[in-house]
Amino acid sequence: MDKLLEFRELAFGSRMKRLSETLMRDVKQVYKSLYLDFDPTLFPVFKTISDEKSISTGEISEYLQITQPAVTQFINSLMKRELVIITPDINDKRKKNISLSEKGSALVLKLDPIWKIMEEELTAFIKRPDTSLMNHIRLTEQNQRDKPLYQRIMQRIRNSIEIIDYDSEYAKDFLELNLEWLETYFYVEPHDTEVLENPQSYILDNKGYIFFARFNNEIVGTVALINEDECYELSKMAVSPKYRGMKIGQQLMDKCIEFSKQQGWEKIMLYSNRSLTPAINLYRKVGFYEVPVENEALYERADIKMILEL
Amino acid sequence: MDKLLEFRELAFGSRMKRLSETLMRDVKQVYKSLYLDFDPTLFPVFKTISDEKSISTGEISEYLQITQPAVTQFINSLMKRELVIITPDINDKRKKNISLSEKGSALVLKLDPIWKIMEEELTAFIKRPDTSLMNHIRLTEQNQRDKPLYQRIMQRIRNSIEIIDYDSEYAKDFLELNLEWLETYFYVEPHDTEVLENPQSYILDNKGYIFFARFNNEIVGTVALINEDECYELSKMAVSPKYRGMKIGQQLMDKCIEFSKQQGWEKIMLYSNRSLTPAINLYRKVGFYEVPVENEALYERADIKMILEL
DNA sequence: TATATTTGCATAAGTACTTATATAATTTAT
DNA sequence: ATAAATTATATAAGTACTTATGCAAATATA
Repeated sequence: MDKLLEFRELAFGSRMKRLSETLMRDVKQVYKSLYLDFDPTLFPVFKTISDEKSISTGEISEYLQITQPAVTQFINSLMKRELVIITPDINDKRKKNISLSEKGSALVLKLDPIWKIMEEELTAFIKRPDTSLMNHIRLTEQNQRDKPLYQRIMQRIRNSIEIIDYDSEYAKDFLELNLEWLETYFYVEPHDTEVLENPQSYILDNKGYIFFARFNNEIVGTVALINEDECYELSKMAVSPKYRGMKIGQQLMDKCIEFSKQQGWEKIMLYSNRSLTPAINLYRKVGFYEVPVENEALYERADIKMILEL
Repeated sequence: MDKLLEFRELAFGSRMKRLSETLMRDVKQVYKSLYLDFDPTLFPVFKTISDEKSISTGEISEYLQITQPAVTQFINSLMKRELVIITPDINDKRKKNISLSEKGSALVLKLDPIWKIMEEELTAFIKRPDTSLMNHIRLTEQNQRDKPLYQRIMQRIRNSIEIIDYDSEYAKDFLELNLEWLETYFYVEPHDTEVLENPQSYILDNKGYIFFARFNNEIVGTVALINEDECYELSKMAVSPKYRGMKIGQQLMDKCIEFSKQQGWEKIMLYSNRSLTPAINLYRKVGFYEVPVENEALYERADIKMILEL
């Protein structure tokens, strides 16, 4: 029973690791059976030294795309087996040039035919009628270089957030998301509860708009555009703390700007608080600039006013 | 510059490991970006517990084909994150049943959509027009189960040993291999040198035969069939100590038996020494049985005589 | 020409496993 | 019923790397 099979692509990393370890173990066993004091993990470094005659630690690291400490450790291991010799560079005293010892050269001669056989066998082992597993890995590495998996996943996660219009069934989410935000950063003022519990009368009936961010059938963020004398006010923006990192605030903001432009408005404004640095940064990033705040602001927490010209 | 590419199939294990580590790192980064206290290495164990509701350490180990200490360590890690709870089994006090804690169940709910997206993205990432890398790995794992790589390589190494007839250009090898063997196990008697230096007159001209084992254009072993009054004597068998583990002695022996049968001989015999246990074992294995040794044996070291009926 | 920065390598500690071994509970054999 | 073997898990140490950091030599900058 191998449950790892069931997990399919998600266990891909584990599966690959396991397969590579299995094959490494088998190759190790081959060396052991032939009474050769060698190890498959040493192969890349050893073979590189053999091919290049004389090469420095840093160069090996660059060649093999493994870290420099790893190379140092491999060289120590090769030194312990007396397979390589180290000669300090004449021009650069920091540098160490590694080359094969006599024992190392003798071992290469012995290993060469074995390597040849192993390569043939491995080629057959990983071959499929259509292509080789090695080729497949190479193409996958290319994918990674073109656009790392991390970026692909994050983009897809962000793309799967939908921005949707107000619906009364989300009234509860509107209230809860905002209350949670207020309780975390400030405290709930009487006027807050009044507005948040009655979005229909306070916002929508007054030609305002409310949007929601939905992820996986869950409401994870909200924002409102409220009709004020001067212009529309971007307000009531709240994102579920459970879904940080998904750039939900950014997407809600993008939606508001796009919507406002469609409506033909000249500008929108917002009130915020200077202590909310990440939020202020986002506002500035999309083009909001600071203007003096009036004296008779509706909420105590509002100590900054910003305007975006569309 | 990536020299690992040049090594092709030989660096296959390293390449796979590197790719799986790269992908693991990317997935780790995704969790981090989403502020999720989770790690891709925990996935197989965590998901198994989630799927099975309640499961013991040993069962997880069997399911995932990872060692039991690894499972114990993963569970410790999950316990530290308070994602699982451990309940001792009622019937078997050694057993520990692992199940998700409330926090763990909540995390599964949060992770499920992320996993879904990751799986889709990974599927696309490793897909080729012809097949998926995952499928390719699966088929390679099947190869390993059918016949492990170790056996394939060893068999090929053994198959690449050729048994060839005597040629005067190998006279030196015949001498050296035998001298080396004698010096290691006994000492060189005067008659030895005389025979080994003149195989033509002492063996071949007297209707004897000499065979060599060749590997990678190097003579790695030898054996002779010497015409004696009673019957042919298998003698002068020597294998290069550098090539132990390749079953060269076995192959030389097989050749001699096959050849003797072809010649229509009724039996062959050999002299040896009781201290050479591996050799004696080989002789017995192929069917030689012990007979009393004559008093006037040619060599001091001969304290056992064996016969094989063909 | 002194100082700051960079480079080449070493060392230390961490990670995700492994193998080897220990311990207690259970099952099997006598 | 007791001893011996087996099973379930834990612990310790090793491996093949990694990241983080340190140090000395070389190079760039003021």
